[in-house]
Amino acid sequence: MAHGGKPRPMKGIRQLAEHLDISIGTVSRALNGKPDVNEETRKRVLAAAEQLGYVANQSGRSLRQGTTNVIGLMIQSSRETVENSDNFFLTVTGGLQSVFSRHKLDLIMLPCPHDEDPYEYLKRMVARRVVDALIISETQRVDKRFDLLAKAKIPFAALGRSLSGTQHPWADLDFDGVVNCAVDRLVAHGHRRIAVSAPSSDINLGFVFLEGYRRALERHGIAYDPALVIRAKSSEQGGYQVADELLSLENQPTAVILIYELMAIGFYRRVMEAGIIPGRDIAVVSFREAPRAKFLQPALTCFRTSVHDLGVELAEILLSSMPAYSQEYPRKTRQTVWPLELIPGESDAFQLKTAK
Amino acid sequence: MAHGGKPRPMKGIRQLAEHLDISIGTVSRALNGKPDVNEETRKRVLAAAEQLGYVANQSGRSLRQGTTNVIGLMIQSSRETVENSDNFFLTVTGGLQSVFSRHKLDLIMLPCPHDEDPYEYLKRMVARRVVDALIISETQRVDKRFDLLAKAKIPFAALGRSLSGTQHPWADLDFDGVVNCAVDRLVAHGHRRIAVSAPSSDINLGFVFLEGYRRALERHGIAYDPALVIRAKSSEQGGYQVADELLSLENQPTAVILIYELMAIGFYRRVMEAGIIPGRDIAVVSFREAPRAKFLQPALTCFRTSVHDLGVELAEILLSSMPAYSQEYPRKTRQTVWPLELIPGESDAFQLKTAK
DNA sequence: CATAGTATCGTAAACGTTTACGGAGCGCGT
DNA sequence: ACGCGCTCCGTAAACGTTTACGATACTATG
Repeated sequence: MAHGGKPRPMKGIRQLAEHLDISIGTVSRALNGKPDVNEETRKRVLAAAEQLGYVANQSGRSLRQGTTNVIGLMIQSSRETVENSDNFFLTVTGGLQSVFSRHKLDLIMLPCPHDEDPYEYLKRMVARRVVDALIISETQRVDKRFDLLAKAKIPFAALGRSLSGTQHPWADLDFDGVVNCAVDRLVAHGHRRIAVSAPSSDINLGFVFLEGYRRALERHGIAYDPALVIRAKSSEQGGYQVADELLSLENQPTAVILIYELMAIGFYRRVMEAGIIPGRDIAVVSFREAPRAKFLQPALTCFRTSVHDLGVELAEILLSSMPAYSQEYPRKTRQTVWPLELIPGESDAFQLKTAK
Repeated sequence: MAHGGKPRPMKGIRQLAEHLDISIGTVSRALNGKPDVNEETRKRVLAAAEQLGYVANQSGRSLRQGTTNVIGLMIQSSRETVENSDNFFLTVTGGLQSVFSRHKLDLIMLPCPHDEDPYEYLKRMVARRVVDALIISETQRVDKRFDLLAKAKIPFAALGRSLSGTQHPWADLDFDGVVNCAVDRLVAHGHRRIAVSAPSSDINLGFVFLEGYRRALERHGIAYDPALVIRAKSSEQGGYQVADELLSLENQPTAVILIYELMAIGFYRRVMEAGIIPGRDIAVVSFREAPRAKFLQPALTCFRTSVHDLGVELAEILLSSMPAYSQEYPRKTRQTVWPLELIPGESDAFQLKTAK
């Protein structure tokens, strides 16, 4: 195009309309795919918009139609979380986006500052009306945020199950099934004294995990021994500490289930300092398979899942609860327990000699 | 307060004004701390706003004053990035927020979808005017985004240095200084054949790193051997691959510098499979100390820095380039090379026998 | 030809906020 | 009494967009 039209930064839809000698309303309809506009003029409008680099001002649009086309993912970057969350959030974000982008929805991450109360932060974000819907993560055993969002009538889903009475959409990893599988496998290898590392049971994950552990033991007729349940952070340091405490026990376990794969690094280090070889003298099983698991020595047996696909699921759950999209994502149930798959390693690949 | 005023969700500033029998303009001024309003009425307004839970609608405000009070941190969650970034971004986010929150600025993270061109994504975000300023990360050797942001006249800073001609604010880890320090240390321990893992030199980091490596060798009068430079991903898998390629060399190195701490896990595994013990037969030094480094076996020697404080620095750099804040953050230079500190481990704690 | 229907477009009113402008009241000095 | 400055507040116009409504021209139908 040799004539006129320098592609300078557009000011607004008004300039675009003037440039086309079309009314501002028609331009808007053309851009938004409304039916009552000539296909011919629509083409012209789209071409001009592309050429002049016009993109609708989000504030104006949101103000008018009360919607932002943005979905927020709130994360609490607490100190502990930061150390553990690893790339979990970034990966799940990819899954979320792969769904949202089909509907021209943008995802933004809302990191709650360390020094701000998550509840207050969320309240602020909701009141500002900067997102159409929300995904909240790291749900607590009792979490005021559920009520807040329900009262504000803003659609939301949780990454992490809820055990409270309120019924809202969530998706979560199947820690219950996984701990069952782990115990079964260890018992089949001859183990009877199986230790676990557990996070705080304030958080839903911890509660579910411990309950599953209890029931699994019960199923095999193994007595529950509180001494074998070690509270520790889900970090390398935490794994080191777990090993440390277990080593100080009189009646030591022959197997351990770690709740987070990073812990294995510290655990390995500590027991090997005591001359105990994982995968020979003690069995180790863990969750949340990460690329590093198979490079540890011995390779760590753990449970894999596609965190990306979990994000996809969560996105669909959320959309199914939003009026504007619910008919596209019909659902019977809005709570999903996400399965994991066992990846055998070397860390538990031995049969316990039933000497004792 | 026993009478009236049910704390229902506010509709807007108009309702708040009616409830107070004050004009809407005065209410706005009171809330925004404008000078020409009676201290008495300001108190009343603030109290009522608090009680009724009024928070200004962001869209309306942005539309009027052309500013959003939001700063965006764009991250590219490419496949490779996700695997490597670890909690880097979340940690730096904490540092950014600790500064921004003092100015009532909110930080949101803008994750560019895998399947979208980062340039196009950024263009979209800029055009939508949803942020006042931007921080971009993972800058490429040549990165069109600089020009885009400059032309759009939107303040920005980069997490990662720029080697292009344009002068814009950035902060970056001192990979140059760090590789020098690593080489010095290894040479002092008697090493002459020092291998490195290098990322692609498209990315600035890779380029800086390799240049530093070259100069350090030169300073010690050691010839540069291309065979000792292994391109690999910054992951466990990449570390494994580095070891694999080095083992196949005729003239094997006695030391290796890994660019990312995760790689050590795969590296350890591979060399130990060949009967080579890190910290005894080969020295290993790495960057980006993570909590796991000291739990590896042997504990990894690597370089630590406070990523949080890097975020603080970057935030101040950005604010200093924003007209509204620049007098609060006066600066001579807007480019910062962020230092790292050596944390000695066991992985290079031996003196090379100069037999050969 | 008259009428109804359809396709396309222009007009103007919202959305919630900020802010320039002016006005009212008051004190004070001349 | 008058004017001036100051403090405080109300009015109304913007910001950029969407959309309900009506207007116009044209087509089909009687």
